[in-house]
Amino acid sequence: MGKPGQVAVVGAEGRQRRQRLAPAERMPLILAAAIEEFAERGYAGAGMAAVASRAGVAKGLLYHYFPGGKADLFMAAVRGCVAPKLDEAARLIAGFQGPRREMLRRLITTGYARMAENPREQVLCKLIIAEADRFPELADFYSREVLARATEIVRAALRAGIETGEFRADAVDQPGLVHVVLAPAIMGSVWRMMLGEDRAPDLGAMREAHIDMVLRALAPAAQNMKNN
Amino acid sequence: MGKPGQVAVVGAEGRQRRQRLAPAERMPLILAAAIEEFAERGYAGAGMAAVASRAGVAKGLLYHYFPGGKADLFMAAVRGCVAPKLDEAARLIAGFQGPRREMLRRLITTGYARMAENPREQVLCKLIIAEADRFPELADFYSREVLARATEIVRAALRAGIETGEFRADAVDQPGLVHVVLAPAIMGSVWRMMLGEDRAPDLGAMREAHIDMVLRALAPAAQNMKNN
DNA sequence: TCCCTTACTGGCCGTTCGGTCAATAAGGGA
DNA sequence: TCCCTTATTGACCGAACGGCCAGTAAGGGA
Repeated sequence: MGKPGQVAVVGAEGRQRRQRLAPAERMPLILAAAIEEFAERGYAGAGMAAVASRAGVAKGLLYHYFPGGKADLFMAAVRGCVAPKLDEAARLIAGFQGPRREMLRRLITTGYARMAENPREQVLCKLIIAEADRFPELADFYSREVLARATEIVRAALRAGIETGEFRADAVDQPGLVHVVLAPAIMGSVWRMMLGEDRAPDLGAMREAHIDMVLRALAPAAQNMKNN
Repeated sequence: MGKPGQVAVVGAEGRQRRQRLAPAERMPLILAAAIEEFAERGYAGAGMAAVASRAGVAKGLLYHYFPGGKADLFMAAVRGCVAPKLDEAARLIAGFQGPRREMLRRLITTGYARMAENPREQVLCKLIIAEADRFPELADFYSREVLARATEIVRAALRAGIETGEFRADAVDQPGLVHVVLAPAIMGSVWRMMLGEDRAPDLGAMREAHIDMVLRALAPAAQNMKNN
């Protein structure tokens, strides 16, 4: 068969010979390239050849690192993107000193901040939404590692406020509350990804209204509002 | 060139000769087929041949009706799916008699109801999210015809309640409020599309918590809550 | 210094898919 | 009845893409 491989040295001078790296060094390069490519073109639109090219690597190598092919690579890229942000939020809750109202405010504020600051990675969140139903494994991952964790963090914040008496006690009886509290922040991020910074709803305004609404709704009922 | 076309009559008997329909009749058939295909496979995954097959039509005909090709067809399919629901909501607001609290409750309730009842069409909403940034025209459409309209409906509901004194007057000064009120319902739908009915957050519970939270947050401040 | 493991290469294959086009027939108007 | 407009067909094209694999070199251990 036609002798493959090895043109390698291009251009003016032996610019670089074949680069051999330890997997621990090569892997992040490939992952970063994959994040870029997937973020820009979506799952189906992304090309393995393009990922390889961004990583400065031959296409075949991708199948060396990700035997599962494209799907495998996609999952890995998504995984590494979401976890750190949830870790930060969990740390914030765990170590907080001070009024619980302030804690909740800070939690929501950093949530909005994280989504405003790194568009590239946030696009991956949008990608999860887009592709979840075609990747059972990805839906599992999201359900278990993202939504459940985020929910639990919010729930912990609410419970903490209830214990100090800052939030109304019967909030625990509303199983849907945590998701309702969570949703605007995520949706704000999604709108931003869809429409761009200019046409999307203003994240700052949403954040303020969001905090205000949540705190009002959680305030202990000094006078009973006719609840029905 | 090899004489194309015309095998047509298949199987046992002249099952059907070439069907010629008025565009006004053919168009909805194609649109319905496209909605199905796009909903099931996503934009990139959908095939023009598959759409044609679902519509009982040859692939070439699609390009007769949608000269812009796949993108054109996609936009048209999405268009016809979203408008009716917003119309219903607008009608609800316009014609409502009774307390504004009840009106808002009904608005939110029908919102959740619509999203629970027709999974197929709702998937298209998820598709808008997924594809908006690769279709400027689609993002325009969403921004103008969906988000803006929905926002306006919620805003009208809030204003109505403020006028009667049922809602606190200073809610109008919170530009982000409408989006925050809107977001949980949309997000609930998205979660449902992503994760399936079983793993997604319970829509009924979200609806109740959502209504309760919004009404609490909109209640006129009998006693001032320290707002900061 | 040698040698063996393995990171790495890139051409090739089969397939899929969007889009085109020349040919064809349906059916309404003259 | 004829004819002309146009709805309809399906074979065909070329490009893109995912995946494979036979072959190549880097570099650490013996």
